[in-house]
Amino acid sequence: MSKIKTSRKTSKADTVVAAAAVLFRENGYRTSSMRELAEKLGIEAPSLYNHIGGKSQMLEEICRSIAIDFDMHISELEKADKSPQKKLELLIRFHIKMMLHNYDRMFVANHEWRQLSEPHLSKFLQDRKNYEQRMVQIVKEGILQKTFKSSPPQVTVLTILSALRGLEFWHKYSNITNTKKLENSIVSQLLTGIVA
Amino acid sequence: MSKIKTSRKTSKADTVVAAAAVLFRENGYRTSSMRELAEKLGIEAPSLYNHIGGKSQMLEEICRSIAIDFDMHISELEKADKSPQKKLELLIRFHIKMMLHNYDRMFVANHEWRQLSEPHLSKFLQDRKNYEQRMVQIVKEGILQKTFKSSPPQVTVLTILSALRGLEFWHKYSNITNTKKLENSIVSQLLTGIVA
DNA sequence: GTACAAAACTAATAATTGTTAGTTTTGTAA
DNA sequence: TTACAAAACTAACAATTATTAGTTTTGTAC
Repeated sequence: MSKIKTSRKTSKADTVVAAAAVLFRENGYRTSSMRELAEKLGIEAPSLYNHIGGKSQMLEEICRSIAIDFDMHISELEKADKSPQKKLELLIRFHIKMMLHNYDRMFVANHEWRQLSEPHLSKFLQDRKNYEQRMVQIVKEGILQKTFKSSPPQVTVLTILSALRGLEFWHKYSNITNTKKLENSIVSQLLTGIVA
Repeated sequence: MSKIKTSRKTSKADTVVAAAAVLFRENGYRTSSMRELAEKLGIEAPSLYNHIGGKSQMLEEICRSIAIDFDMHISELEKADKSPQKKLELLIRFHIKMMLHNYDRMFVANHEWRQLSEPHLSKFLQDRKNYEQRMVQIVKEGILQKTFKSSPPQVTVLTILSALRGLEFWHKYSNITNTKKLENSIVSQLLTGIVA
């Protein structure tokens, strides 16, 4: 019945948005055209509107879905009975996993969130700030119980998050390199530094 | 004679490109229009072409100038008689200073280089890869003389560069926070980690 | 004041954009 | 086979884009 292929669990809208994520990553949101997206799916541009609400709505969905994933993960973590260092380690490992397994959506959310229109832009930034603050809280606990050095926790968190955002560059190596080893190297570097 | 204000040492073209850097940072390259840029300068869009070659040429100049600054700095550093750890520290401090004092151009170069057309895109990526490799060389020396832990140097370097790229977020705090303290915190975190 | 060039202007163009309207094809259930 | 809805199509629009051509204004040196 349709030119758009779907698997068991995904709707056609999901398939279109997934293709959009790839395109937005490759070309950027603003530079990508609905005609390009349609061509990738083997249909004409206006046909897209049978499945999705519009270009901006797709970006919103991509960014929102990523925000939800991270929110759910840190909520679980907060409930767990683990040391601050272990929590931070698990957060870092989750970021790495997300980058490896949801590369396109992660990339788009990281780079193109500025193109969101209100109120979605404010919501996204608010969620992000909230996530950072919950991470800061974990670092503060670690400092209190002397497992972390006494540095400004905000600086600590933003530096770690910055480093993790750059993991994009590692995606291309994810096939050849042992990803577990890569993960361990990064965790070690971020927690205990590089000086012997 | 002209609506465009210039200071002693800068040409009118420089003034236009500087304004473009601000605009590109605020709105993104693709989203920024020549009409917006002209309005910021108090002239009409076509008048811009009396001073600059075009929109893409401005992006090229911004990215190229940043690449040159970093190339010059690391070239000087390589000649200096300093330990690998001191060299790495100075590199990190230079990144921070560049981010604080050349915020707009740095931001644009970091975010919009994908919008470069060939051959400028290839040249930019080549320069970047070259810079990374020279940084890897410094880390390798540090590992050889046992001042750095024995980790994959490529991972080490890319993680540091990723963290430094995120310094954008710190720019807004640069007025209120003691920048020297901020610099020291980041250097310490990247070199010796956060675990006590 | 006259000549010259820098730098602004107006008008227009050709291309591309996201999106809508209206219509036809296609698959499925009765 | 008939009826219905999902999903494709064609045609078109209104807006915006970077840029060019040609012209006028403006400041400066003689």
